[in-house]
This record gives sequence, C-alpha cells and structure tokens, in this order.
Amino acid sequence: MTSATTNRTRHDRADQTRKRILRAAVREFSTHGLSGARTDRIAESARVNKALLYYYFKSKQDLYAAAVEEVAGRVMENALAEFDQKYTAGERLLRSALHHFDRILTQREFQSLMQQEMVRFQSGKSGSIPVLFKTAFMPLMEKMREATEDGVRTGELYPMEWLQVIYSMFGANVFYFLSAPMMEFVLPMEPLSPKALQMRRKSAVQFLGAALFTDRAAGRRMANRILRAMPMPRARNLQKRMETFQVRRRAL
Amino acid sequence: MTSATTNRTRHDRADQTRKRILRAAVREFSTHGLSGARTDRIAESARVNKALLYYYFKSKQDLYAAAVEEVAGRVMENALAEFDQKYTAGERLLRSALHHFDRILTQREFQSLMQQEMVRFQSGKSGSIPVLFKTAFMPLMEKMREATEDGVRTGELYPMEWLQVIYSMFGANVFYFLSAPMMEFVLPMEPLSPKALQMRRKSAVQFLGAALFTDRAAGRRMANRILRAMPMPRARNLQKRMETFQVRRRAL
DNA sequence: TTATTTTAACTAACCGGTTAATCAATGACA
DNA sequence: TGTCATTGATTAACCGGTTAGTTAAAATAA
Repeated sequence: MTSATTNRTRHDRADQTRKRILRAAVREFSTHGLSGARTDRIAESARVNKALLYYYFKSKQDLYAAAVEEVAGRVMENALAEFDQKYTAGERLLRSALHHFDRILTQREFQSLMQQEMVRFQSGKSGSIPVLFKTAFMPLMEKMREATEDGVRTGELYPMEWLQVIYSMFGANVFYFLSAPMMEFVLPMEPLSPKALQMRRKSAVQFLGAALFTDRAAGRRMANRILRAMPMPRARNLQKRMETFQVRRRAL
Repeated sequence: MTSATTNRTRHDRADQTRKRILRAAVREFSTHGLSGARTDRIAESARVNKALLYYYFKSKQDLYAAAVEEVAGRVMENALAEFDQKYTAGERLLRSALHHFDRILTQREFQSLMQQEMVRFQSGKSGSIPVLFKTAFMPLMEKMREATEDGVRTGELYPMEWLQVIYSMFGANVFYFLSAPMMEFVLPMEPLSPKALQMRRKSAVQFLGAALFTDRAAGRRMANRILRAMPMPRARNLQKRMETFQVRRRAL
C-alpha cells in the first residue's frame, strides 16, 4: 500500500526507542541481575525518561522478560544449521559443539542472562522462559539426541548415553566462561584473552572428537578439519561500560 | 581446667546465635543473591533482631562474604582425600569426579552461592573469594593436573590436556545441577529426583572412564568399581522453605 | 485539532543501617 | 554469700536514602 511510507517516521521512531530501551535493559540486567538492575540506569543508558520504560513495558519484571526473550531469540536463531544431514552424526555433534562455544563467545549477554535465569529458576519463580525453552532449546536437544543415537548405531561413535553428550558438550563450554573470571586468580593466564580462547576452543573439540568417536584418531582428525572449516569469530567487546552522561537542563 | 564448664553459657549462646545468623544468611543469599537478599528476612529466619546482624557483621556485604566463606570452607574440606597415592592416576580422577558430583549434591547452597559469585565476578567486583580460591581451589586443580599428566605419561590415560579434563569433569557436573530446574520443562523427567540423580552420577563417571582411559573398556570397568565403592549420599533437602513463625510477646 | 510519544516531577514503599535503651550473665568486693 | 556495678548480647523504634512505579502535562507528528 501507500502506507508503506506514510506512517513511517512516527511508528519507526517509536520502534527505535523501544529497541534502544530493550538493548539498554539487556546490558543492565546481564551485568547486574534482575534485583540488582536499576530502572533509572536503564532509562539513562537508553537516553529516555524512566516513565517511558513503563509506557512500553508495564513493569520491571516485564522488561526483564522481554530482554531475556529478545536476546535468546537472537541467539538461538541459527543453532540448528549445523545439523545438516550432509554431515555424519559425529561431525554434526562436533560442529554443534563449536557453534555453541562461538555463540557464547559472541553473545556474552545471553550467557549472563541465562545463568541468572537458571539460578532464579531454583527458587521456583519461573520467568517467561519455559515457553522460550520449549520452542528454542528442545529442538536443539532433539537434534543432538538423534545425532548421538545415529552415530552409535552406525558405529561411528562409541556407545554412550545421549544426555551425557549434551552435558559434556554444553557443560564444558558453559563452565569455561562461567569460571573464567575466577580462573584468572588461579591460573597464570587470562582465560578470556583471544589466545586462550583460541586454545580452549581447539582442545575442547579435539577432546570431544577423541572421546566420542570409536576411532579416536579419526575423531581427532575430524575435529581438526572442522576447526579449519569454522574459524573463531571475533568477540564483541561488551564488557566495557559506555556511560552516557546525559545533561538534563532544568528551567529556573 | 574447670573453666571448661564454668564460662559456657554466655559465650556459647552468643556463638550459637552467630552461627544461626550465618546459616540463615547462607539460605537467604543462596536463594536470592546478594542484591535480592533481604536483611529483614535473614533476621527473621535466624530469629534475632535485625540490628544483631550489624552487631556481628558490620554490613550486608560483610555478612555475605562471611556466608560464602563459611559454606566454601565446609565444602572444600576433604576434597583432596580422593587423591591418595595408593590409587592410579586414572582412578584418582574418576574418584574426584564422583566426589565433586556428591559435593554439589549434598551442598546445594554452596553451588548456588558459587554460581552467583561467578556471575558477580564478571562485573569486576571481587568478593572475598580470590583468597579462598587460592587456598582451596588451586590445590585441587594442582592435584588434577598432576594426576592427568601422570596418567598420560604411564599410558593409562589417552593423551590430553589437563585443563580439558578439569573443564569436562566440573563442567558436566555443574551444568547438570545448573540446568536442572530448566530441564524439567524440557525433559520428560525430574533431573533432581533420586532416581535421575543416581543415573546421572553413574553415566557421568562411566563416560569419563571411557573418555579418559586408553583402554576404554578398562576405564568403564574402573568406573563401575568406583561406583560400587562410593555409594551416593542422600541429599539434604534444603529447597523446602522452613519458615519459622515466631510469636513475639509484647507487654501491654 | 487530535492521537501518540515523551518528559519532569512526584509518591509510596522498601530497605540497609543506626540509636538508644533493656536484659541477663559475670565478676569484684564486703 | 549476697549485692551491685560492669559488660556483653539483644531489641524496638526510627532514619534517610533509594527505587519501582504514577501522574499530569508538554512536545510532536499527522
């Protein structure tokens, strides 16, 4: 229609502010948690008045849920791409392990939010996550189960439980990033430096190759091949705080 | 001397209340996090006046640090016992994996606090944990490095990086408990039920046995032997809230 | 003008921390 | 051994800053 350009400016500007708020919320919540986050800070960081948060989202809780959903959706998007049937079952698993590592690496906020959500879950209160999980996480797990059972059946993989594969894969990656800040104090190196990340990524996949495959050497070779095919993405540096000092004029 | 019984009442009662406060704090902080925890709730749950918290600990922060330290100390205590030199390197690793699982299982609060600490670490503010980590966690990692390199040298273990062993072992266990509440929504079973726990414990060690050992079958057998030697401890049920309704008498 | 978007100013509740007072065990002393 | 000042443990009541959420009015675009 003609409406394509008529109702643009207004609607779009609003949409933009909404997005700006959401991005600011993601930043705030991922670094401070739900109860630690401050709505004033979010507003300031989004360069809008606090009341606007409540215009778009009816409560802090709601904004939090929206933030989690936003970032989760963005991340889960192409997680299933690595499960193309042109790969063998073992290759699918290794690829998805690498993909998982890279996903955490490039989307640190997601990781933080998820960790907090998981802790929050403990105490009973279910965010808006169950739905999201059923739609995003379950298909992924299903693919992994399929691949594992497939690989075991054909003999490519050493007989093992599919859940164990999931826990080993996700667990090692998640724990690496989870423990990284602490490990700095324990290890004589910085776990989040590009060099360390590169090494970790490599040996994680190599280990999986050697652990999962019946023919260990073949598994390791496969891991190396995949590592060459999937270079490490650059991590966006989200850690640095970008405080926006907004000068508020006040009529005297 | 005789003082053993004379000077009891006063000092001991105080010590008891202090402990009661600490326990309540651990409960509160582990379920709500630092910023989510409420000092009023801690006081109520410890059946003392809020001011008493500040009599014993100078701030909420301080109380939090004390809580973490307390629980961490209690947990790390006999983590090194499994590294007795009478076991082979591989056996030491498998035992320590099982021990780690059981430790998380029986000390859920520790796990929660640690997770939160790790998240907190992200944002820069280092609790009182670095010290604790250097003294408690580092020796454990050192033992694991030693065992891994030992086992690889003698040929008992398949050649691999020691850090990878650590991340696989800890990672899988931590992630299991971390993701458990969410998994309930995804899997057709309850991950924290005794039955599921038993199964998970078993296949985690079996997997490690098959993954780490050069002779996979031998590794699996070793895992089974250790499983028989180390039965699963009962988890203290700390999840249920035990609200103590204290009736305060008031003189009219 | 009119509907939508954005803001400044405000409020009520909450929450960490303080204060001043009370209670009870202890120890000194006659 | 009984009396009383001392001191450690504990409490009720309060304070002031913070923070989620509201309101009513202004700005903006159609």
